[in-house]
Parts: sequence; C-alpha cells; structure tokens
Amino acid sequence: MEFNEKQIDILLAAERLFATKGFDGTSVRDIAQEANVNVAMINYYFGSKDKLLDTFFEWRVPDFMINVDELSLVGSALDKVDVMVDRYVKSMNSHRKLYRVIAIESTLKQRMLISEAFKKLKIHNLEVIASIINSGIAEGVFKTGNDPILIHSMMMGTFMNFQMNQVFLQEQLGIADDDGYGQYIETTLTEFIQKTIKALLTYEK
Amino acid sequence: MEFNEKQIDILLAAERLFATKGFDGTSVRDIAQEANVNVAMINYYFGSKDKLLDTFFEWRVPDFMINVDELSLVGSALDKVDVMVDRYVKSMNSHRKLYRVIAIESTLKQRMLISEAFKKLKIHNLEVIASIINSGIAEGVFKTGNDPILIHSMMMGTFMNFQMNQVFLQEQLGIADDDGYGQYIETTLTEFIQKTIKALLTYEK
DNA sequence: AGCAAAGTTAAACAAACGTTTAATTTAAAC
DNA sequence: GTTTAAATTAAACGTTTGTTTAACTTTGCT
Repeated sequence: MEFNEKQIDILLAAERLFATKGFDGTSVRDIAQEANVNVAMINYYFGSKDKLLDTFFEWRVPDFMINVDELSLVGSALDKVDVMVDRYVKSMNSHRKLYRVIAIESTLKQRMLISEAFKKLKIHNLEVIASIINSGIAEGVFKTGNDPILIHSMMMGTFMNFQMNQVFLQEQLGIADDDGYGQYIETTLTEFIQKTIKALLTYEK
Repeated sequence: MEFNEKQIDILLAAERLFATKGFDGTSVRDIAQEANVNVAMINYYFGSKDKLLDTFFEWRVPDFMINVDELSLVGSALDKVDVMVDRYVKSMNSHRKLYRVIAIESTLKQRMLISEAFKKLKIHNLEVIASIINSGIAEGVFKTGNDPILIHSMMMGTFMNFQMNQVFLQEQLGIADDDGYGQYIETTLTEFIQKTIKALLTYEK
C-alpha cells in the first residue's frame, strides 16, 4: 500500500494527536487542522475515522517489527541479551508515539483489525527470546525454568511504564527536557533491563 | 467526602465503563444507563462529566494506597521483598479497573486534578522500596547501586503490561477465563516479580 | 484544445454529545 | 397538614461529532 504526500501528512498528524489525546479524544477536524487539509479529505482518502486508525496501524506495522535476526552472529548468550534489549529499546524509543497509540487503543478497542499482524510479530519476538534462553542454557550460563513470556512482559512493561508516566518520572529523575528523557531511556534504562534479565536468568533457585 | 447509594452506583458504573471504553469513549448517557439513573442525575450530583472523573479518582485514592508499613516486622531483606511484591500485586489485582483507568487517563489528561495525591503515594512507595534495599545492603545480602525508581517501574510496568494485554497473554498462556488470569497474576506473576527483584539486588556487577 | 478522472472545497447533514431547564415527585421538618 | 428542600424526570438546549453533498479546480491523456 502506497500513500501520497497528503495522505502521509494526515497519517502523521493522526499519530501525533492519537498519541497525546487518544483516538476518541481526537476529532477529524483536529486531524484536518493539524495536517493542514480540508476535513473532507480524510473521508475521501481513508473512508472513515475508524478506517483511518486501521490504515494507520497497517502503515506502521513495519516499524513495530524489531529486527533481532542477526542476534545469532554475536557470541555468548549474555551478549545476546544485551544486543536484544538494546535493539528493542532503541526501536521502541524511536517510535514512541506509535507505541503510545498501540498501548492506549489496543486496550480500548477490543477488536482491532490489525491486531493479528501485531500478534504475529509479538510471537516471533517471543521465539527469539526463547532461543536466547536456550542457547544460554546450552552454554551452562543460564538456569532453566524461565518463561519467555514473563521476560518479554517485564521488558515491554518496564519500557512502557516509562512512556506512560513520563511527567512523573522525568521530575523524579531530575531530567530537564524530552531529549534528556530519551537519552536516559537509551542508556540507563537499557542497562537496567539488560542487567535485570541477566540477573534473572543466572539466579540460583 | 461521603456518597449516597445512588452516587456510588454512578461512580461504580463510570469505573466499569472508563476501564473498558476510556473516558472519552464513554458518554454520560452510557453511564446513566449502566447505573440505572436519569442522565441529569450525573450533572446534578457531580456537576459535570469532567468533575465526575475528578471525584472518581478522589473517591478511589484510598484504594490506590498500598499498605507496606508492617514490612518492618518481617525478618530478612529477602523476605521483605517477597512481602512487598505480594502486597503490591494483590492490591493492584483487586483494583484492576481502577488501575486501568489511571493508566489510560493519566497519560491522556495532561493535568489531572487528583494527580498530586497519586504522586504523594507513589513517592511514599518509592521510599519503602529504598528502605528495603538499604536494609538488605546492611545485611550484606544486597549489592549497592540499584535505583528504587527503576525497580518500582519494573514492578508496576510488568503488572500493568498484564492488565493492558490480557487478551493476548491469556491466549498465549492457555488460560481459560478471567478468574484463571487473576489467579495466574497472584501466583506465577507474583513469584516472577519477587524472583526478578531478588536476582537483581543480589546480582554481581 | 477537449475531456474524463482525480483532487479539493465550503456547506450542509443527521446523530450524538454534555448540559440545562422546568415540571413533578418524594422526603423531612414543624 | 402544610411547608420547604431535595430528588427525579422527560424534554429541550446549543455544540460538536463523523460524514456526505454538490460545486469547483486541477491534473493527465488523446
């Protein structure tokens, strides 16, 4: 599916507004104004407000994918954890708005048209984590009995918590601006998640 | 602040709807129907839809508080972690709807009237975690250099991730119904978070 | 140049929104 | 029993909502 310049303007405007005000809190006139287009253009190009959301998710699916296939290249299982977490956080952090929209709307809209595509990607990501755990067990470094689903939930949840509570956390951490917050996520938070997963996978009992 | 039976009906109906459809996705007529009252009663008792949300949060503040004061009674720092996590998860799990509403609306509404109260409680909870870490360091069991904010974010984020992605996770974990999901959270997920924090705090380097 | 399709616009549409009104019923006080 | 306040109702209020219309402009093709 390809979009012209004006359609992309609308999609980007919608993303900005959905991420800050939510889908239901955003009117098509808001989107039209933000994108500098006539209100009717949205229905002309996308059919309806609901279909715009569907199309938006469809459009962003590639950005939701996290490329961890080269993980097999790096050496030890401990290093694999570091690389995986780094890729995850960098990818999510560079698409903060998308992840905010997904987080908010996927909980509200019980049946998203596009959720199947996201599901597949999630399942693939779970398999990557499982393979890292198994390679670590084979190396004799990781303990057995750790569920990839729980580790994935911990990683995603910790990151998303930083997205959803930015105002509170930014103040608590004494960070001045949004850029500084993004930097904190890519350094300190990344290291924390890496350390947590490695600690968990090597923990006795 | 005290409420009569009809006001509580409205607050409970609002909670149910806000948790599933969000504030903007819920109309006052929806709430009135869910609570079996006339539409005008909502404005009569609460002034406006916005003030209803404020009042709802105010009403639920006590349920947002997590009682961890008796933590000092239990023995080792490792046990304190177990007790704290257990209290946290049990409290959050018994007020799932409230936590969903907070999670969704606190990100959208940039300035909630009640957010100061929640902030205070969060800060208090952070102090409890800090004291547990310090007692563990004094015992010689925990390593230094762990930020309570990050541990708190991990715990909350992991739990919230289970709230926000219930459909996906319930299917992946092969859990039949909502009760089973709640049970999983109170057993397996609780143990996972406990283990993760203890692993992290005792992790070398 | 002429024509058909695509793009663009302001205006209008009905429906839903939050809120208010005015009339009526219920409850409490004297 | 009468009076006064609180509770409750159906109806209407003016806006805003998502969407459509119909007229107009631009574009691309022969």
